[in-house]
Amino acid sequence: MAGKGEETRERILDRAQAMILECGYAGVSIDKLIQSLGLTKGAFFHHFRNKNDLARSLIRRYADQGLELFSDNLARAKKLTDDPLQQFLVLIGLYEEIFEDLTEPYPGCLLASYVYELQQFDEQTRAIINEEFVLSRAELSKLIGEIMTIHPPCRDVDPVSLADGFMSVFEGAFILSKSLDEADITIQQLRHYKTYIELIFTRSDV
Amino acid sequence: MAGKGEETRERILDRAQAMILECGYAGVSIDKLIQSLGLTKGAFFHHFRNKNDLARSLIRRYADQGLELFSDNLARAKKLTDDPLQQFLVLIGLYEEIFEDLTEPYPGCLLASYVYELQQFDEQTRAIINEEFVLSRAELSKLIGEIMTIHPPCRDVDPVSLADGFMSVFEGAFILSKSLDEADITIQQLRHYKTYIELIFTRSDV
DNA sequence: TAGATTGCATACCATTCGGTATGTTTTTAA
DNA sequence: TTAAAAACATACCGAATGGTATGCAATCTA
Repeated sequence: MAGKGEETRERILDRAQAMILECGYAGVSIDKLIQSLGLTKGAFFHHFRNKNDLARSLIRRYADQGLELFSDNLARAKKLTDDPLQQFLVLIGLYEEIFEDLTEPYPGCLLASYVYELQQFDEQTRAIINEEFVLSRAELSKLIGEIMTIHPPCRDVDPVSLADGFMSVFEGAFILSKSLDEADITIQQLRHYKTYIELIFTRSDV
Repeated sequence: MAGKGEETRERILDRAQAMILECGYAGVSIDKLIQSLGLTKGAFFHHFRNKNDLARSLIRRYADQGLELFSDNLARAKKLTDDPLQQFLVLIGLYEEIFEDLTEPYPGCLLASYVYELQQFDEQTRAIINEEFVLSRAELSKLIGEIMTIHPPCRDVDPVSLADGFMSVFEGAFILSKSLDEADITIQQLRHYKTYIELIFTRSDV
């Protein structure tokens, strides 16, 4: 069984994440958080030592979910085709699917939210953020490296910056999507990225 | 003459922007801000009605500077060549130049910082953010539209999402740059975007 | 040069903040 | 069934917060 305590803890994390993506970490007080959940301080401090503990648990969960989603999508892509290039294109398509059904803008990336108030967090929390990007970059650039050995790119590109480009698409699109209040920006930018990958690796002239 | 008051006001704005990009708007208290400047509350509240007034003045200044930089760069590009495609490529190159000399990561985009705590700000402040993206998008998509009439793209792309892509590159790259503490990510992503534009508009096959 | 305005400092205030101490109820396990 | 541990609630605290009221010296203006 999940346990009622664990359920409450998850409820706190969910609500905290939603509120942080709208008001920022420093902008979400523990009072406001628990009030919006109908809880009290006793409940909060039973599940978290302090506010920084909440921040760390939250970004840990978000980073783990992100890496898990990536692994799942990559595994699915690898089952569908053997060619690394097609694997990557399928992988991008799988991410597109996630954002296809959204009618409202994606609430945002918690990592990005933290990055824009980095000094609010302790070293451990900052390390989690860094780690997530480093791991994603490593896995992605490895795949792109495989692509390059089979499909010579028509321009001189390095796999690491191309991997960064994939993550950058999300981060950039989320910000535009939030400020312009348009849900489909993320998909459009993902499609552009996919087109770019295609153009780079499917023609060896120019 | 600039006036001593206006000079102090600018000092406050400069320091506030730097601190907000590191701690977020809610994370920067007026006390910390004025203390880091060696000023007092009297000084702050002489120049700003309240904290929200600071926020509005700050984003107004940042947005104006951004649009001005864009206009300047576009004007320079238009003087250098008559072809809209080349104008855009030169424009991107001019932005590259700005980030070429940076040894540390760009401190970040104030608009993005605000976007991740949007609910902290009043309607007027949020409107400025929206306006900046809308205006940039309009100017850019207009130029890209001109490109498309002369250079038929090899893929079916729309100018608005391509314009969004340009802004998105900055926003995404800044986040990666800050979290990974690497200064050259922005340039690399700008180069990728430029390559994408080249590939889209210089090949009419596939 | 008198008066008014600007530019800033000092002192203070009500509220909110993160956090603690101490309960009380509910659930779990022997 | 009962003890204990978990899951919450209540009440409180010092510090930090945004903001105000007031004072005063410098500067500008008539």
